Amino acid sequence: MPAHACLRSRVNAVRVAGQNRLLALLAPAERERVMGRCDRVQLEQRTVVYEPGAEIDEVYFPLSGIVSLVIASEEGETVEVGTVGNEGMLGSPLVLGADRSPFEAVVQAAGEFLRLPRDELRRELKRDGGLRSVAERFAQALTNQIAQSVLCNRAHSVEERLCRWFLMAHDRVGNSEIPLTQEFVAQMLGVRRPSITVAAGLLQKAGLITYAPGKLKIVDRAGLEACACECYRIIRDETDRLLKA
Amino acid sequence: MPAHACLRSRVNAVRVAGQNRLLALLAPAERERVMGRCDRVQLEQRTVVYEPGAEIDEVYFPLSGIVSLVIASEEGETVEVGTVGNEGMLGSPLVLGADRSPFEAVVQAAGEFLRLPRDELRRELKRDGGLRSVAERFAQALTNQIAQSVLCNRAHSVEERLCRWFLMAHDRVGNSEIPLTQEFVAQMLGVRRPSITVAAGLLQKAGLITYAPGKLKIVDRAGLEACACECYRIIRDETDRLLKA
DNA sequence: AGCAGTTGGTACGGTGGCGTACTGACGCGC
DNA sequence: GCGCGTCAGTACGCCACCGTACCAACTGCT
Repeated sequence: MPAHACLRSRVNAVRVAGQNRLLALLAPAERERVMGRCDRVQLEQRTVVYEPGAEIDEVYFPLSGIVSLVIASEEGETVEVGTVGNEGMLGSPLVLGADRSPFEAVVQAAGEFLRLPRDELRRELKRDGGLRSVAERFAQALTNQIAQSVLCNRAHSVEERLCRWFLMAHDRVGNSEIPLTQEFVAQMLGVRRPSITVAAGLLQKAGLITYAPGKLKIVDRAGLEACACECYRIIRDETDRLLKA
Repeated sequence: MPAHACLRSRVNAVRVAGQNRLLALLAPAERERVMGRCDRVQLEQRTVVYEPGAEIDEVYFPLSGIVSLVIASEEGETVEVGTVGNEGMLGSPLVLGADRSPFEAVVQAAGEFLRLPRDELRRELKRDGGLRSVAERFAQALTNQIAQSVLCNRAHSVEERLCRWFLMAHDRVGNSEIPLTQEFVAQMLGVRRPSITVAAGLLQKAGLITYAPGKLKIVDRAGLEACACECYRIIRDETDRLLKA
């Protein structure tokens, strides 16, 4: 990870409390303890958080940033298999006893993350407390999300999938302006860039978005939801269900 | 589950020891204990083990059967997201603290399974011993398999995917004769049945398989591997890596 | 001002797989 | 041994998306 992408600062536990949904589920004492062992880092767009197959040395709890989990074929084609924002964590393979993951994790939207070293995580998991429980449930939610993507890639059009992707990004950044090039989106959806141009052009004509170079703006969220495939709703609801308790 | 699909008998621990790879990884005492709490059941092809979204009351350790995890779109299209044979278990969501799964689990090849009730599983997981460890690692392996399927569905031809699927089935049944209709395979790959006819016809002409109605026979395994996409190898190696320790 | 790099818009032929439909082979039960 | 159900082979038009290419607009640098 390039040095400029990572500005460390000690965590101010009070200020960020509740910004990450997994941590928000912990009992106050446990949350304080875990967050006290985290660094707060800013990661810029396109930063590669994990290289595919490389050992995972730390896990991240997104506060405002978004990360895409991407898998690549031997011919160089890429597809996003999952998206992680402040509703989850990065590095769940560690929770399940694996030491690495075959995916690349790349920052899709710049933002802040809490970073916890592997050994601190292990110590915390051993206590078999709230963190382990929520992390395991999130791992299941992520699996479900990935499985839904299998279906989505097979059954739905580029336009439907684009709407879903925009909605998921919008949910996680909060802001309706999202810095994104079409090339980047194309790699996430695993399609050619011109396919994005065409699909996004239709959405723009329909008044759902505007797309200035490198700058997507969500104009009509409800309209986007109507155009998106069911996968958006299913993934959102399933994640909520698993993480509500 | 229809009654005829489930013939119970008390487990003979000695006889089946080691037939399931997860159980084989347990220390002898733990393995005996777990297997002593299992029923041994025979499940026939097309038996639905779990309905999508229904509560999971028991988990299964395949001995000789294979189960496909299938997801369906609202329009009725189906795709297999993962395959579980004697290298794994069914019901991993329970291990991760979920009480249900959005997939349908359907028997792809008839065979024997060890069935463990939910409460027995929970008791065993609480001990935080070998079973929990291997079950978590298998859950991660399954996630990786599903993610690879995302890519595979996007990037590879029906013929390549068919080869991969045949190989995965062959690995798990052991036998080179596999009872399978093209219609069933088509639903697993999420394609039309005639697409399977054509692809399988090519494989047959190439001398890799023979396909009498309802009866697939693997003739040239090495040839199939050469025609399959890389996903076969990646999934196999990744699963082996996670489950070797 | 001029140039290079990045980003997006557009076009056009090619094609893999879809949707549909019809036919043929086999097996089993009455 | 006739009929029905299951299963597989084949055909044909269609279309979403691919592969490729080229151009236009904007940005920032020198």
